[in-house]
Amino acid sequence: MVNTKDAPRSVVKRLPVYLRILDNLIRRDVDIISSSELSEETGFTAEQIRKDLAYFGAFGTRGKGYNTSFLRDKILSIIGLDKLTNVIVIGAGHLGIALSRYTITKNPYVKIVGIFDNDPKVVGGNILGVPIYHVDEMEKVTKDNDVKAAIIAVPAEYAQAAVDDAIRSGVKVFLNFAPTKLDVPEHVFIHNADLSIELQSIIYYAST
Amino acid sequence: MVNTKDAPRSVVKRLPVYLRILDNLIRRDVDIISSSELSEETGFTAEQIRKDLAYFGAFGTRGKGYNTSFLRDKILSIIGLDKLTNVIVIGAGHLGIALSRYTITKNPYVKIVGIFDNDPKVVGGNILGVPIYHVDEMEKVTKDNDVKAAIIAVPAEYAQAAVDDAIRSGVKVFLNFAPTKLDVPEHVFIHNADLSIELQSIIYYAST
DNA sequence: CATTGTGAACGGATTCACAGCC
DNA sequence: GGCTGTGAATCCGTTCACAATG
Repeated sequence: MVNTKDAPRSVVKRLPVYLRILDNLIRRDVDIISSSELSEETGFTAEQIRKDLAYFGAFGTRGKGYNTSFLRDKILSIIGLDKLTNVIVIGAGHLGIALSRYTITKNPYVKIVGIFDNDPKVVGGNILGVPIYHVDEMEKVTKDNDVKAAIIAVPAEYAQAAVDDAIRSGVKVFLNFAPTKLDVPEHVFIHNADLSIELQSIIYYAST
Repeated sequence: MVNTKDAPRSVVKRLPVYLRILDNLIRRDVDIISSSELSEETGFTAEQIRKDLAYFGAFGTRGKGYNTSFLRDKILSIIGLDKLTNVIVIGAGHLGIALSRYTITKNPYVKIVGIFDNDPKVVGGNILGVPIYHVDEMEKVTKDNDVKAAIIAVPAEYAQAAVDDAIRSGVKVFLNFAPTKLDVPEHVFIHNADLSIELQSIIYYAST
């Protein structure tokens, strides 16, 4: 059974880690991997890995381990990355552009179909071939490409408006880099990736 | 009592959120705030906020609430941001530069004292006045400035070497943007902020 | 017989409910 | 009276230990 949707957030956050390891193994022509070897590679315990996978089904072979390609495909399908996933980036400042470049060049499985800004100086340009549109065009681009996910990289004061626009255009999930709390309806999912907060929170562990 | 060091990670991650809200309130000349008002602003429950603060002491006044400036100062001191915190960025590619600019302009309480790379084309330059050094100079710069925290923004294949160098230079905590697992000694703290993984993990919530 | 899959035990974090105090 | 501070209860995720099985 795939896509149970009630898996704990903590489990879902580990799935892409497994995915990356499996991609590396497949590239190195490794066919079979055990949970204890995966534990080595990921730093998670072997039991945890087996439990994580068990939320979605029984993908291994007792006595042997997991077939790397088979498990990779299962995880892709669980996450929803088996079909092409179109994403937009809102904000074409330094951070938005760097995040776009990074995602375009480094992230398999997702495709950025547009970057949005309201500054006429950048609208009309492109980043590695991906057009920068005016925010007014968001609804059209988003609907034409069936976009369900957005990266928010605008200043805090514009972030709520950006999210509201995107939700109106059908976007369901957000990766938010703006340093502010965003109010969204129940059915919308937001993951905050606030760089200042993450940096400050590690400072706590720097003394002694 | 300040700086108990055994507070749960989950609590520590919320402290900078409180800090930001308090800074905003102080800027708007709000002197007193209750846990339920803080709950409004943060999205965390009032009980949780009170419990979080209680790990470190009793900072409020029963019947009234918390004095914003007093609480801000306490939290700064708990995190260790009361004294100036010097940070380095390793990697001067697009992402490293964007993260540097962002931190320099948007992050109060921390100061970037150097950006490191091994590409002679960028070494010698600067970002908003912060010099880009060759990685060979890391130990000197880090020790001269008592740097305890680093942001890793190099490609995956260089990340382990970068971290090893930094640890040798006395760095204790890392914010890692490289898409790879890093092995570090027990006493070193790493927080992974892998953009591909965070993006992929939210896609899970995009269907239906 | 090695390794998966899983119920049970455990532990840590959140929520509840109220006592304590300004 | 109202809000903080906190023990108790609960919830949830991780670890343990072992039964199931290719």
